[in-house]
Amino acid sequence: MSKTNFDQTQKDTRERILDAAEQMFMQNGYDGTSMRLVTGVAGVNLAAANYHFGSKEALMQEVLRRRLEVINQERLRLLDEAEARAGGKPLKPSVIVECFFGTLLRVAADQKAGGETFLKLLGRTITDPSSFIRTFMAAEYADVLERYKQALFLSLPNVPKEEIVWRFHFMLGATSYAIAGTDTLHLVTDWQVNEGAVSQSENLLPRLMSFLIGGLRAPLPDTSVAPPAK
Amino acid sequence: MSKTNFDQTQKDTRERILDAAEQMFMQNGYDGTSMRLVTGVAGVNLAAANYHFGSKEALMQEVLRRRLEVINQERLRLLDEAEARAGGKPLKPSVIVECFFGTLLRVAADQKAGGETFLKLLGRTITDPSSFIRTFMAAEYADVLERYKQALFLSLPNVPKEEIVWRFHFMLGATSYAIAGTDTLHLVTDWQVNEGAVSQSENLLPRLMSFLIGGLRAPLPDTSVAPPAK
DNA sequence: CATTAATTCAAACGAACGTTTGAAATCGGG
DNA sequence: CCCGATTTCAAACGTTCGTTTGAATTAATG
Repeated sequence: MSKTNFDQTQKDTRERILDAAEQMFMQNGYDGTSMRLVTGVAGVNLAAANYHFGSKEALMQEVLRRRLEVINQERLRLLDEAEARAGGKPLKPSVIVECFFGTLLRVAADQKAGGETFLKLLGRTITDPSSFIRTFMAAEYADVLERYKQALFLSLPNVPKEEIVWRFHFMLGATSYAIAGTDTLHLVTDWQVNEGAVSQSENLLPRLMSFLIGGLRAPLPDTSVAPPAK
Repeated sequence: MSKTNFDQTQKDTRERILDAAEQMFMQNGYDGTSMRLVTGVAGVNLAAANYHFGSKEALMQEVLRRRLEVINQERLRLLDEAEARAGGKPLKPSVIVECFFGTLLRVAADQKAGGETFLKLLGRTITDPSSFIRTFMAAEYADVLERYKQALFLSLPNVPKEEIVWRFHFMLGATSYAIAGTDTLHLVTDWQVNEGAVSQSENLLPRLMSFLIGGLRAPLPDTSVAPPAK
């Protein structure tokens, strides 16, 4: 059909499998996705997946790793930049939150063809019960989380560290759920189902950021006074 | 062995299956849990599950339904009470948030033997990709969500309704993730793994509530000015 | 106690799963 | 062009899955 043959449409097998796996894992979850489905969508032979990745678990890890690597390196770079710009003074909490969560939404949306897909996958993966996923995610996030935790400690010297960690936890939850975008409870009644995902993200970032910073800077609960045990 | 026979330890088959299913679905997810595992843990015959519930999907729905029924009825009751007490005046946002999310944590923690388990299951279920779960949850939550949405609209007359819905969404996410309690990223470094869950919840509620209300009442983002489409 | 209904049980069904195999096809450098 | 390495392929492996079956057992009823 095509007169010229320089349409570089054909990606190599490895990449086709990763893209298909990313999409299927997002749609059906890890356990709900079979290797046959992935290779079928990718248009490659079933055995190719095990040949290139070794196992289904290793495939899942590579799906997550190739994107998280980019995102977390950017997170560290932006935080370094911000700290250098501040010249020793502690950063504003909003800057830290923007570096961490803003990077996620921006980088993932930028990466062509699959950014939105990966965001949803990540949002659903972060509560996955599989132990190998939990272990992998913990290792993949360890460095960047430690860096941001310390930055928040310096940024909020009057807030107990324990409280900061809890609120980081809450921020992660709000973000994960928002980017998962399942809207299981049909709360957002006028959502576009299959399109408009990009414009969704465009509006999502400032909304989410306001919410997160509002929560992070909220008055401390009474419990901080009560003893934790006995 | 036992002289008297009035130890009512032996629950009926149906309930044993539900309890085991709740625990296994929480630990391994829906797809990661087999009927053989559930009936094995319950100590009943494999076929008993299909006899009493018909299918694995129906079993999952009943696991969710029996707890959500209690929680959502209590949510409606408390909101009615609060509105009656206010006598026509709009409720404070913090009261509404407390009725919705506080009820979840309190009722679930009260229900003997399984409250904590169900909380985790619910937190992980709310992002589950299975369509039958999504459909079921949406139906189960429809009434109570609509009631609370309207209450929030009245409570925050100066905040655009669209923004309120988004923030409700964020609050759901923060809560779901917190109660799922996976801590996949090992953020809370000093968490007790297998015990202390109750004391966790005790401290969780006031912390979470402060965060949610802080986020809900945060300054509006700039985006509220920009037009949503073209 | 007899009869009917409800429940439990061991066994089996076909389908789908992740992975492996060994031969065929394709590719890259000399 | 040839040959060793890489990649693709159809086929099959053994296992586990959700569900069904029909007989055996227990419970309920008159």
